[in-house]
Amino acid sequence: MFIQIEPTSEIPIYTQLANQLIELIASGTIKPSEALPSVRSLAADLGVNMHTVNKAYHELEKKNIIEIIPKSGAVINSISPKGPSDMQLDLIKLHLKPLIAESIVYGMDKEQILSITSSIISEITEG
Amino acid sequence: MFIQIEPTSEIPIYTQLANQLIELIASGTIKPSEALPSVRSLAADLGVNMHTVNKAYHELEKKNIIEIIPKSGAVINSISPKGPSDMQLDLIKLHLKPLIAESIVYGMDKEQILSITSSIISEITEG
DNA sequence: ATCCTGTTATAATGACATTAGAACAGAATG
DNA sequence: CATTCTGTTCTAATGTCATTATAACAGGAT
Repeated sequence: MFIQIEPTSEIPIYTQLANQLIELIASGTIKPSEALPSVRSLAADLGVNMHTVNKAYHELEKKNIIEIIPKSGAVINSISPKGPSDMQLDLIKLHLKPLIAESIVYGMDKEQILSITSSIISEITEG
Repeated sequence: MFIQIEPTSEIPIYTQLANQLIELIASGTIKPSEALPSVRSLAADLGVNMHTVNKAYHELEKKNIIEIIPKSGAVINSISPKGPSDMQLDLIKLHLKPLIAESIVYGMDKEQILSITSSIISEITEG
């Protein structure tokens, strides 16, 4: 599993883990219907506690990105062809807005913001 | 001051405050060289502790968005016409990436992501 | 001189993140 | 069928963070 944790980061370990798993799914490195490693094995790999990995998995389940099958394991959900649900879209916008406002305050204009957004998309999907 | 705090949010109060101040600056509602309210008066307005407002102001100072003049008050910095510094840009990208990856996992394509980004920019600058 | 300002210090509280250890029950595998 | 692996649940300790509460200090504004 291609994951790297920064223990000293201000970002919680379980969030780092969830984010990196999301990126791996977005990039196609791991695909829908694939099983994620068990919480115990991944925890051992990363040198963190089992409960921390468990928490990351449950964050992804809340977002409907994976499905946790009790007593069995976690599986990546298929990407909805209908796009995000209203709730998902609202949350994305809620978190996107302050970042965009900050970019504007830094002197970026619409073109620049769309440009770096575009480059990040390429980075994820082609990287 | 046109600020609303949600005490029960999972987002820390000082972050909510900093974010909303950034949006007010981005929208032009409050402008460079204008003074922010004193930490004591704004805290009283919002019904929160002085230290919480103080923390928000120092967050904005770290980002070079305001200047805190010791024993005097806080003033909004001018928007750099040169755009963001490398450090500012890196931080923006760092926080933008997981959101964009999440959007992709939700089934959004490049056009949709650029479209909501664009609409948020309009919302901030024209709202 | 008085009031307002940000600064600093200390302290208490509750919540959160992380780790640890243990026990349970269902699934998978031999 | 027995063993192993799985996620689940519980308790508990630790450290850090967010928030509030006081209080006192010194420079700026009036």
